[in-house]
Amino acid sequence: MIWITSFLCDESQSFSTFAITKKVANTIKMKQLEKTNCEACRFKSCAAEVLDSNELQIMAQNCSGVVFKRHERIFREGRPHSGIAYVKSGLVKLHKTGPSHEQILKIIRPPQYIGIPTVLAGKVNQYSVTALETTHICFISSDTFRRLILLNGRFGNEIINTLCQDELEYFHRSINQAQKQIHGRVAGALLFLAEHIFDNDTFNMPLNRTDLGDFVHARRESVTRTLINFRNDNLIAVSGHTITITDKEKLRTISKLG
Amino acid sequence: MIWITSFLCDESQSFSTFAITKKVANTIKMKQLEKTNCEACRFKSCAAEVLDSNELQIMAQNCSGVVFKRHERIFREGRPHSGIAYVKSGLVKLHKTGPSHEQILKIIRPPQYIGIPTVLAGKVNQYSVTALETTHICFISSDTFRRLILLNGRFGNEIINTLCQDELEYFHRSINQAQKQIHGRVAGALLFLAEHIFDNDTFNMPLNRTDLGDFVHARRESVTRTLINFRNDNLIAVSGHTITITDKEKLRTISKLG
DNA sequence: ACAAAAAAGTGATCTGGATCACATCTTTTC
DNA sequence: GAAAAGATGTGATCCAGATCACTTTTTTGT
Repeated sequence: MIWITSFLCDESQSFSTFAITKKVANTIKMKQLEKTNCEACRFKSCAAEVLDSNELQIMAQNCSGVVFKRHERIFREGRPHSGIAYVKSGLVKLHKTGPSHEQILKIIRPPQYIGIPTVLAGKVNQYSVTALETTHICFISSDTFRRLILLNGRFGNEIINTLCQDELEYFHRSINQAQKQIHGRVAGALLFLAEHIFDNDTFNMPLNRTDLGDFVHARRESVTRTLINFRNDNLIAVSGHTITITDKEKLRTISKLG
Repeated sequence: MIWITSFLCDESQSFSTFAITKKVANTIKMKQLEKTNCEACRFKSCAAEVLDSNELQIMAQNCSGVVFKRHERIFREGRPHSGIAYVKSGLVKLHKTGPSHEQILKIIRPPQYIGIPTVLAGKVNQYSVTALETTHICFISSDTFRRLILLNGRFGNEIINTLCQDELEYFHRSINQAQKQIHGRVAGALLFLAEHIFDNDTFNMPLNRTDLGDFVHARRESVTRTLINFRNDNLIAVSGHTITITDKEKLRTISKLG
């Protein structure tokens, strides 16, 4: 069974719950429902690799692809969840509202499942997820996901691997954000984007200054000043939205020493 | 097969690697090796509940109990890991060294597995774990743990549940630590101890001021001053190491507003 | 029981980065 | 293509909490 699109994307939930603005109505119209063939999928996850033909069939029958454009919400914090999202391609930010402002908890590039913990915590999204560029998502119903975990220990094992990886990253990030000052944190973020997201020292900055601030626990103005310092010291080159890391070693030292 | 104690506890690793100080030698002598009977265990984990008799047998044969006293290390960051630790009773802090000082990432009360991510990340502990009071630990070899995950999907499922729970907690903590100021963070820590660790508004503070600082991202002196403020405002009563929360509502407000 | 070592408390000072209040530059929108 | 909206840059000011340099209290070891 394929879900109908209006169960899948966040905007469509507004459909039943709230008055339909013109914008929302447009968004829904534009969402294409893609039938999935998980077995032949070019973007198969590590976890899906261990599933047998029969299990992939189960997945395919409860899975549906949707395309999101930059700035479109995939999950919205506090709204009923729409299953587990598998990021097939694109780039996504995971964010949550705090007492004084928004915070970016994670930047996720494919292949990666998102929303696994949400499914556990009840019916409501624990955080928002927004596309940073055109992103292909496969939604998998949480029941199916759970069923596959119970059915195939190797699938669960792979999921455990990624959750554990995440946990170690949070520990690392938590310590960095708490004990380094802003230069170190911004340097770390630039290196993270170059090395872990884009695999390239030149990249198109996917976050604006405010977002970058929300990511490194700082305010817009401070990020601006830090970036300008880095540019003046010839650690980076900025041209429009393109950033090039020109002195990686020095940047790494700044990131390390805080 | 039962492991010999000297493979299990952190101190014993010093045995082979470093000169044996009198203190370390004493510690080793005092460690009692407990044969485990997982099937009859009074402290069975949620995950172990789903194992059948045969699987519990496997666990029992690769599992060994050790008692740690307050301040004894269970894991030491950077040292080879000694399997997964199951906290049967007691209380434990999980901590990691940062660029400028130590940080407490988590306070763990039973029942809980610790060290699952470490096992993945190679042979070396990614963080330290220290007993805050007398603590009973069962060490389970990582191979056995993995084997049980592969063997029984329900076991893996339970592990996934706890890992997901943790992830949501980290998100929450990360936002709180970043966006609240010290009064809010200390208030939050006191409520956390009362509500999630001791289930009691009166409790024996298991952390000294420096540790409490490492837990709430603040320095010793600031924690002292905050605690004295709270006492002067009659939100808490302090007598020796015993803390009583006397105005929970006001404390909760402070925690919420930051 | 006493010396030594930790832990806790206290006041004075300093500072990183938040905050405010704008100016400028860029992107949408109609 | 002009006007509105949004993103970025800049200087001035302020303050929470770190840091320092002690004293006092408590715990530990012998």
